[in-house]
This record gives sequence, structure tokens and C-alpha cells, in this order.
Amino acid sequence: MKSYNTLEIKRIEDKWRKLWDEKKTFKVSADPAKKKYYVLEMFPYPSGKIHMGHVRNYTIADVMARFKMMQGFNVLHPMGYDAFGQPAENAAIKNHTDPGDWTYRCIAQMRDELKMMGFSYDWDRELATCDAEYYKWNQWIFLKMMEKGLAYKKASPVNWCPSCLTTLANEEVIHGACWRCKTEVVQKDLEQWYLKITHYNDALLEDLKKLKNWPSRVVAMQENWIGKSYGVEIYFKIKRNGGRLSVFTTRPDTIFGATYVVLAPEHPLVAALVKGTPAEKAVTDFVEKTRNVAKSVRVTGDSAKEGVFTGQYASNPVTDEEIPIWIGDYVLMDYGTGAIMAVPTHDQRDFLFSKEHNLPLRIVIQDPANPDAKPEDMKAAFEGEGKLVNSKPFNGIGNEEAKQKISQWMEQQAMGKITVNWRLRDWLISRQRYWGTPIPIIYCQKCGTVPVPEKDLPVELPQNVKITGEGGSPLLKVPEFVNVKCPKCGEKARRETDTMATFFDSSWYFLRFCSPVNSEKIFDEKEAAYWMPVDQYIGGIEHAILHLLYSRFFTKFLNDLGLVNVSEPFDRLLTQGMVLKDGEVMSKSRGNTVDPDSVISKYGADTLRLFILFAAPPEDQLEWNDSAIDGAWKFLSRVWNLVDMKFKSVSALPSSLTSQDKELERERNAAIKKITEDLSGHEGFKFNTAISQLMVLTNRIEKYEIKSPEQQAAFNHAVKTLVMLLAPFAPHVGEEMWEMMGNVPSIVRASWPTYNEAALKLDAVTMVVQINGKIRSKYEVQTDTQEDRLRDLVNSDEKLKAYIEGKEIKKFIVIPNKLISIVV
RNA sequence: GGGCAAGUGGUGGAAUGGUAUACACGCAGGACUUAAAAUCCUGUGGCCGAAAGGUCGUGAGGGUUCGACUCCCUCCUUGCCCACCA
Repeated sequence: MKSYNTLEIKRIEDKWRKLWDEKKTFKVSADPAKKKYYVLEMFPYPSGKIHMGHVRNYTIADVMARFKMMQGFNVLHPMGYDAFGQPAENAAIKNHTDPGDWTYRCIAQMRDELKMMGFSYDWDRELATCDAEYYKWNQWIFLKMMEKGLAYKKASPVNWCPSCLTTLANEEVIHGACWRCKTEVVQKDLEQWYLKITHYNDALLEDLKKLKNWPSRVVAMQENWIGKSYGVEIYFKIKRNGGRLSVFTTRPDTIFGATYVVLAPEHPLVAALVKGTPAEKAVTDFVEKTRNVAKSVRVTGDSAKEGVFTGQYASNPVTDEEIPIWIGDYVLMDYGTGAIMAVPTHDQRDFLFSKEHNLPLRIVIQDPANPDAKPEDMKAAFEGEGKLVNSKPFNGIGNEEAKQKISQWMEQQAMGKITVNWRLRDWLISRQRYWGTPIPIIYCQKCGTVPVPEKDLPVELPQNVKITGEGGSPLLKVPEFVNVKCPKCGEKARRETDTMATFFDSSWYFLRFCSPVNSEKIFDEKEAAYWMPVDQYIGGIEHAILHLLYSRFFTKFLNDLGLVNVSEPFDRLLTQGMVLKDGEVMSKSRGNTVDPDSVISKYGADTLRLFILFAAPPEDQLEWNDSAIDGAWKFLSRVWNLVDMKFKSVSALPSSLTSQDKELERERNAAIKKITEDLSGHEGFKFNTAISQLMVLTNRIEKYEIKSPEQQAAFNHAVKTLVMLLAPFAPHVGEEMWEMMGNVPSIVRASWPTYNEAALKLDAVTMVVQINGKIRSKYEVQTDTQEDRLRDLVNSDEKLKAYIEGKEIKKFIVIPNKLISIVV
């Protein structure tokens, strides 16, 4: 007899981890004869230690993977590291280490921690995005995109710290200042590389409809992000030079109320518009001032709307009125045409701007709640629905209908054209950083921008580069990297020193996992065709937009190249909830973390896995509770004791004679049914209720009395089922108990138990009697008792006399085996 | 401002429109022990009642239904995401 204690658990867990490793239990290869299942969790940034969020994410995935293995699927379950990125550079600055050394040390530590949890990865497929053999293919994809015109260079404003001489991500700009040195951040134009994700606007939006197994809120978030809106581009004539000024609006129904137009400060027409006029200086000053405000500060809805009058006028095409042209910081250059028509009565932003600068208002849509409203009394814009007024031929029409009519009419009159606008912008991938994939480009005085030839890939990151965080990109200061010969003409040339955004790396790693050891190709098409799409993807909601959108984009691109046969990478998506402690998200900065290591050393990985799945449904937030872990531990030890103390091999067959035997068999079948359903996820994955069902079965088995060899056999049968059902959740003890019962490991090769519907039937059921909706009585009756018999029971029921006697029974409803509802 | 979730015992949470609170945690009482820990047993939504039982009860208010945590409408609260996107 082995007692269930911390020491013993440690021995068992070590034993199985070692065996899985040695026997490569989870190694898989593509085999068209078998049904495949690809389970993938969002790979981690290798910070060294895993945290509870990782534990939760990967435990969910592991249960799915092991369940599918037992169901006979060929399961691909790989793991890797999203290893490029800023933390390595920050660590380098702080500790004077090399980002590469630091990262690989972290990876080694992280791998050990993942192994401690007993996850069923095929470790032969492990990859890190900072390996040259991986990022080589980033560069390859980039070149292919360039070839297809989907990667291009453009000057664009970036957040720039004048003291550190570096660009900053929006998150690094804190209250308009550099996060490191607190210097005020300015906007600076830099030539940078973009990926033309907007080429796939329509496909990215349309194909969201295919993603039936994604959480609806993720689909909604992507939809909003892509942001397709229908409207009209309206042409205004500039009075001074007769030029055309285009604005985009989704509200053509309000065109008769457009009382001025506003241009973004960066609008290309601004300079010509004011050149040589008295307003020139004021306008130039304003444009300059706006440039020096970080975008993240400018783009907040609640700040005052600043602007300046150009002194110029444009004519409203439908009224021929001359209306003033303004410059305003609330108009964004990179949406629509960078210019708007302002309708202050029916747009709150325009309303605020008009009050600030004393501009005219005209009501063109009547507020049904306030039909006699006067513009000068308005406290806010009216943005609801109503009938048109002051709109000549369209007066009296509902504004939704007017949208259609006015759009068509304007197009006929050549006043504008019906257009579609997208919120989605092209993806800026240039980063002025060291620890990322070098962009494979060479600049030659003679030949211009030259892509690095494919045979010269990878462009490797130089080592031993000093990272200071100041003075621009570290690669600029590595002459042997920068100075190269032009691949075209052989003359002196200069390498691109920017590296790629790390989202690039994670946009296709799921494909590399299909054939990770492959120096000839990005991946093997046949293997990718077998494994793709990912059947189940699991990760945090924080990646609901960017990572998932970019991965969808890359998959579509590689699909167009003919390398993959799917256009969507992830069939099913689960976004797991956060792990909280004391009501707050567990995080290092809050100092409220619980280290998985400390839990594992006390209770073992199985207990931790069980607790984290039992505490809440996978998509919900999970509140950490130290004492509830004891519950998981206690449960495992109870199962252990059943196997260890009461399981005895016997040659008899199970009997099904007594009611207790029948009851045990019923519970056994019920558990198989419920747990199989909960793990299949047809109505969402429910690990918490699956575990509670394991507990119910355990409770039942514990009460079972063994008085004969036949009953011992029935007991054994039930315990064996219990261990199989438990194994995906608690794999180490699962394997150990499986072996103790005389079976051959590994338990993942055992086939998942099936149930018998007939065994689920009860002999007797409790039926309740409701009178006018209130429960008044209960009966123990035989299953499937018919209505006649039930009526007899009701009629002879003393308790019901008071409610029924002397009253007319209007309805007598029977829900078989559940209840009787009587209306009197 | 827009979008999406979610509100159930002391706590985490269960409930194809059919006995609300499964399964746990916690707590209380008991057994074992010199004692404690561990383990086991019993109880555990509120109110009235010795009990039988009655009555109220799933954020608030309405509606549909024989019957509503579940479906519909209005509102409140909390969380998450997006947001000067014209």
C-alpha cells in the first residue's frame, strides 16, 4: 500500500514525465489513414517563469489534446516560443547581457517549467522565433509579399523621442512623454515598411461568417476593427481656385445642414489653400503645433477641439452656399479623405467644434421629441432618427430613406459618389530595434531599394551588439552589418537596419509547426494540408484583434501562393479568462501572483491542473483560492485510495443483479456521457462540470459495498472507468493508477470509454405535483408511469384534497418522469 | 459614445422552459486522538415553527406560459474591448 502524500506524488510525477520524454509518447507524424486533430495554444513570450495564466491556458489545451488522443485521433500538440521582442532588450540594458543569451536562458527555464506540468507536447517540434532557421522564413514571406506588391515603403509620422533618438510604440508614450526619459514625444516622418493587409479587407470581413466556432465577441471585435462603412464622397468646390475638395460622410441625409468643412492639419491641400493669404501664418503655426503632439494624446475624444480658420470658402454642392473652410485637430488624415463636412446640429463632435469657434448651425432632421427646437437652444447634437426639414426636395422624408435617395441623387448630379470606407489601415512593421527579424532589404545608390536574393537568406542578426536604448537602432552602429555590396550591381550599398514587428513572427508559426525541421521550404505543403486548419486554438482575449487578424491575413496570403489549402487558420477558438487574486488580475506589478512552482512542489501538477479547471468555466475569470486547492488534493487522494486499497484483481464477471449494482452501473454510464459531452465542447467546453461529475462517480463508488467476487468485478469496472475519465485532467496519477490496475501504459493509448443509453434509465423516479404552479406533493413512481395511473394517485392524495376538492380541474399536464401540473 | 459579456447561498459555481442552489470551498456539530493535524460522519439560502409543514427567494420592474435563473421588453450595476473613424 502506498500512501498518498507529497513525497509519493513527487516520485510519481517525476517517473511519468521521464517516461513520456524517453518514449516520446506524444510524438506524431502526418498519417492520412488517421483522423487528425490539431490543438494549439498561443505560444508564450519566454520570460523564464510560467505564470498562472499560462498554466490555465495550457492545461485547458492539454485536456483537449489527451481526450482526443484517447478518442483515437492523431493529435498534433506542439509548443514553441515567441522569442523576439522588447523585454530581451530591456533586460540587456539593465543587466548588460546579450538579448540572445538572455532569451535562450529563459527558454531553457520555461521548457523545464512546462515539463513540470506534464503537458503532452511533441517536443521534437519545439521552435523559437529567434532561431535563424525560423526567421529566415519571415524574411522569405516578406520578399514574397514585396513581389506581389503587398509590402511597400512609405513615409509616415511616428512617435519620436528627441532625447533617446528612437521611435516609440503608442504604449511607450505615457501622457505625451517618453516612458524612459520623460522627454516630450513629437511626431516625425520616417520611411517605413508596411504590409498591405487592406488588400484583404473584403475577405477578412466576409470570412468572419465562416468562423462559427469562434466566440461571437471576438468576431464582433474583428468586425469593428475592419470597420466597413458605406457612405458618399461629396465634392465641394473651393472658391479661391476652383479646385475640388472631397469629403467622406456616412450621413448624406444631413448634407443640407453642412455649414462648414474641416480639413485635417496634414491635409495636402492646406498649404496651397492659404499661401500668400493673411491666414497663412496662423494656419502654419497651428499645423506645426499639432505635429508636435503625440498621436495618442491628440486622439482622445474628450479634449477640446482646436482649430483655425483658413479665410477660404467652399460651396456646398446641394445649396450652393459658401461655407468656411477650417483646419481642425479632430479630423484624422488617415481615415476617409482627411476632410469632413461639418453638420453641427447632428454630429456631436461638430457641435462642440462649432460652439468653440462660433460657427453657424442649421437643423435638417427634426427631433420627434422636440419638433420646434431652435439651433441656438441646442445643448447637444441630435443624432437620432427623424424627418428631414430645410432640405428642399427631400423635406418630410425619414432620414434613413433619405440616405439612399440623396446618395443616388448626388451621384446622378455628379456632386459625389457612393463609396465604401474601411477603418483597417495597412500594417506598419518597421521597428528601430535590435531584437527582431532583420528586414531583408539593401539600399543601393544606383539600383535603389533592392530585395536580398532568396539564396542569401537568412539575413542574420549580428551578435555582441551593444544595446543602450538610446541613439536610434542598435544595428546602425554595426558597420559589418550595415555595409554590404549591392546584390544587383556589386557596388557599395547599405542594409536596412530596421527589424520586423514581432507580430510578424507569430502570424504563421502554426504552419511551421506542421513541419518544423525543414531547411528547404517554409513548410511542407503535404504536411500542412494534412494538419491544417488548427482544430482548436486557445489563448487570451487580449489577442482577439491583432494577432488573430494578422494570422488570418498571412494564411490568406499563403493560400493565394498555393502553399496552404485553407483560407482560415483556426477552426475553433477558445479565449480563456484571466486569473485573479483578491479580485484583481494576477500580475507582477500588482505583486499578487501565486507561483505555480510553489503549488506544484506542495501538491503536484495534477492537483494544480484539477483545481484550475474546476474553479470556473474556462472562459470566465478565475478567482484564486488557496483553500480550494486542498479540495482538489483531497479528491485525488480519494480516487487513489479506491485503486490502492479496494481494487483487487478477480476472475469473476460483473453482476447486475442487485439494485446497488444497477445503480453503480447507471452512475458509471452517466459519468461517461456527461464527461464526454463536456469535453467535446459542442455547447462549449465545461471542464468544471466534467470534474464535478468525476466527483459524483467517486462518491458513488465509495459507497458501493463489495460482498462477492462479482461485485468486486463490478467495482473494478467502475474504478477503471473512473481512472480513464480522470486521466486527461490528472495525467501523472492517471498513468500510475492505470499501471497499478495491471494495464499497459500509456493510458493515452487506451480508448475512451463509451456508454450505453439503456443503462442510464432509472427504475423509479420522483414526480412532483404542481397545482397552479406551486409544488404541493411528490410521488416515487415507476419509470414511464402513464397518465391514468397518475390521475388515480392525485385523486387519492390526502395532501391535495384541500387544493382540489370542489374545484374544476381545467388542465392536467404530464411531463413524463418529471412532473404533473394541474390548473384548477 | 459604440460593441460584447455577466449579475444565483458566506465563497467558487450547477441547472435541454419542468423539484433552484449539483459539485466543491468555508462554517458548525460529532467520531478517532492525551492533544493537534490528517481522515471520516452529520448539518448548512432567509423568515415562521418543537416538528410536520408553511412562506419568501436567482440585480429591479413588467410581459409570455400550466410552469421562467432560463424566452421577450424597460431599467440598474459590474467587467472587458473599441473609440474625435465623419
